[in-house]
Amino acid sequence: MLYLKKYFTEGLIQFTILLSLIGVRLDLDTYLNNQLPPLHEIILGPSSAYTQTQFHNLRNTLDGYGIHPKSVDLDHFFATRRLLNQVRSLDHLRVPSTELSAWLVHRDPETVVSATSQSGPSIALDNGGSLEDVNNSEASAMRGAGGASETTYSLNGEDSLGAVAPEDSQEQGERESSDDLSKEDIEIIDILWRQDIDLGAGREVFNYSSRQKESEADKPNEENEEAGGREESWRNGLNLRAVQNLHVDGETGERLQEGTSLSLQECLRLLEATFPFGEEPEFQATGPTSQLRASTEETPSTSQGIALQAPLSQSNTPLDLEQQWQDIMSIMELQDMEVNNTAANVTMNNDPNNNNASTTESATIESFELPRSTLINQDVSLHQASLPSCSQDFPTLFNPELDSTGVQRPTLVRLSSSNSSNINSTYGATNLTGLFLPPPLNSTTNLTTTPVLPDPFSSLLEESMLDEISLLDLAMEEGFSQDQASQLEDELDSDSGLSLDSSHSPASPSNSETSCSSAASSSSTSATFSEEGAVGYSTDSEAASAEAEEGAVGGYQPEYSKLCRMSYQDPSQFHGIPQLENVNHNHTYNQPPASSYSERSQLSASCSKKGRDKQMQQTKLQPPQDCVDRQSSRDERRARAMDIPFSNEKIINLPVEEFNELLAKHHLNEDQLALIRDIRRRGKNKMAAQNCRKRKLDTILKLEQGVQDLQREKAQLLKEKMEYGKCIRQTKQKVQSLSQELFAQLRDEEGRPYSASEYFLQYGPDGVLLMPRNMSTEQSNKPDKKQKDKKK
DNA sequence: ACGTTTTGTCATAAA
DNA sequence: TTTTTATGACAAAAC
Repeated sequence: MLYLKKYFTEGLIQFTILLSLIGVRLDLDTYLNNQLPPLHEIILGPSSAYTQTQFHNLRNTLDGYGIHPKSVDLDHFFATRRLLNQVRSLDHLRVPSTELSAWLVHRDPETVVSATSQSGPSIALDNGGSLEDVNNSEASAMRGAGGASETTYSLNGEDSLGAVAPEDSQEQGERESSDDLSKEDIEIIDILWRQDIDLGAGREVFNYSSRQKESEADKPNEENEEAGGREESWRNGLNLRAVQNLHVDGETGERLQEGTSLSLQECLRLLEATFPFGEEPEFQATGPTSQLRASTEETPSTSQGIALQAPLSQSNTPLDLEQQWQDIMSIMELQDMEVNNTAANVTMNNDPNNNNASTTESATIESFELPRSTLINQDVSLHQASLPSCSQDFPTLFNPELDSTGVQRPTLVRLSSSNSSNINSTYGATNLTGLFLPPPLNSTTNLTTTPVLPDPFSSLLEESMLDEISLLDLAMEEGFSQDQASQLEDELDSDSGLSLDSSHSPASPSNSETSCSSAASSSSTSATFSEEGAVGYSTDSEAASAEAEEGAVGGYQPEYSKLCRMSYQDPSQFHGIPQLENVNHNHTYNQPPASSYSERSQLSASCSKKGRDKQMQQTKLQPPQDCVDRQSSRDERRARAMDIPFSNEKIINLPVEEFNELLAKHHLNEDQLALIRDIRRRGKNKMAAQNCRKRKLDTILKLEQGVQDLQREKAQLLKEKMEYGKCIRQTKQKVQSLSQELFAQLRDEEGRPYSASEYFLQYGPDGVLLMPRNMSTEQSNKPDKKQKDKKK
């Protein structure tokens, strides 16, 4: 228990931090923004290697330490900012959805357990990423069974909150019970906690049976949300309560709103009671005390979820698709979990009265059956497999302008958005709902399996996103029109190919080959270099001849050793040139001059194998430098052979003015000058090639990232589309119900009901019109019948 | 020994 | 015009 308490405390602290950050949302936002570049570098690796080869630009701008305008860093930076903003703007544009997920994500380590038990098989059919998730969730399930929900991902603190909250908050709960709970409730809480504590790991089972019994016993007595609240689990509270309330008591849908918002407030109140930090008025729970009691007395009765989900777990294949989709979505939501989500939570939390009011307003109009089931469905499923489909077979009873009614829609939107956003956590509620709901409704209730494990996010996401077929199917399932589907298909097909650039360059290798052969055929080194000119391919024979020649060059030794030191062992010589210091910091490129001693010793060891006989000739003259010389580049050897009096680094890296000065200082012959120019050209080109390759690689990486982002965005948009579709269907359903109700209540002058075969209701900007059916084609020229205000 | 990746080089275009 | 940079293509080197 101490273990659990520790986790709970940590979770509470993190939770508190999260809550406090809600108040300063912008700060967190900027924090995230500031965090971004390093994160980006962590992901893609440092790209500073690009800057170091921009010698000329760096030098010309006299600012060797800033980011060069051409640098890929800048591209990265802006691209990342842009992508992030895109993602964020998606969130902003969204219907206030997925708000609850943040909270629920934090508190469902044992929901993962339940999810595992029911969804493992179906997930295992998915791609590898999902498989990984299954494993992970199973692991966490085993851990969760032990009571210590030590999850490996970063949110584990908050996660354990849900698992352990009731135990640890006992004292707090008692403290706060003084103002909100009756003694009876406190006793119940104590009993439950003691049972939980005593039973330890197995308490879920106990919880399930006992509380199920208890709640059933309570139902006839209380018959309100308290009964529902009793049996719901700590983390499943939001939806569960709403669903049960709606089911158990026969009241209107406002229960749902109440339950949903209050259950959030339960968390907040519990937090306040635990950590009595400054009273934040917007977190004050204003609901009935029973809600609070429900939150405090309900321990994580995960086995409820398991047991209840068991009958539902024979998921058929369409459900697998849904599960897959929801896995993806939940993962994405976790990934994109952002501040505005939580802020939206607060917003929702802030105005439960508004919600209640609006819901009540809409609910008072009618008191018939349909809205309840509608609300249940809203709460149950993310998408509409369970909804009695009303969109397609909607009668011509209504005008398409649903918005003109203007009465139901806002409420419905809010309802559906707030509920359907619980993708991550609906499974508990869903399955419990499945227990209570009649089979036709819950049989297709989605069994959300959300092993919320951020670690394999990218891979899973990628693979899942790449598993476009499921998306397509889902899209079709969700009522995509044919052209939309085909468009989607086109999009998917167009994902292939990263053709970076068109090919050009007629590539004539004959030139170099001929020169190569000529170099090989030539016997004298000086003749070789002069004949080669700028092309100068050096073959082994050439190198050998050059080295053989080196021994013969008189007065060469001192300068050669000096050159060697300058070239290889004294890079500090170039400290005056800032970009050359950068060269030494580069780990991948530009290392030939400053390779480490170990490498060089390896190389010398290897080189001793190769041309031993040639070495034997020269080791008598230069024992130590020979291998060093052998592993030097061809240009260096050539320079040495041509008796170039300065280093290749200077030749290559000096700016053109200094380079010309250097050339002017020494009196060099034509061959030497040509060689020096070639060395400079080749050296620069070498670095340019390295730079180019790195840039190319980075472009590919960036494109990959862009593809991932776009896939994420696409999935998000699809999800939004589904939510909107759901909302529209629900709205239609509700309007239909209202219309039926209204129509049934209409009476003509003699008090007789209107015949549905003769009249129909038409919605216009002025209200609802009762139109005779034979006039339907005349487009309601005359509202010859009475015009009824809908709110009558 | 052979296949793959990395690196150096050249040709060429563009800045 | 000259120099530098970028990049495709090729081959050698390295792995």
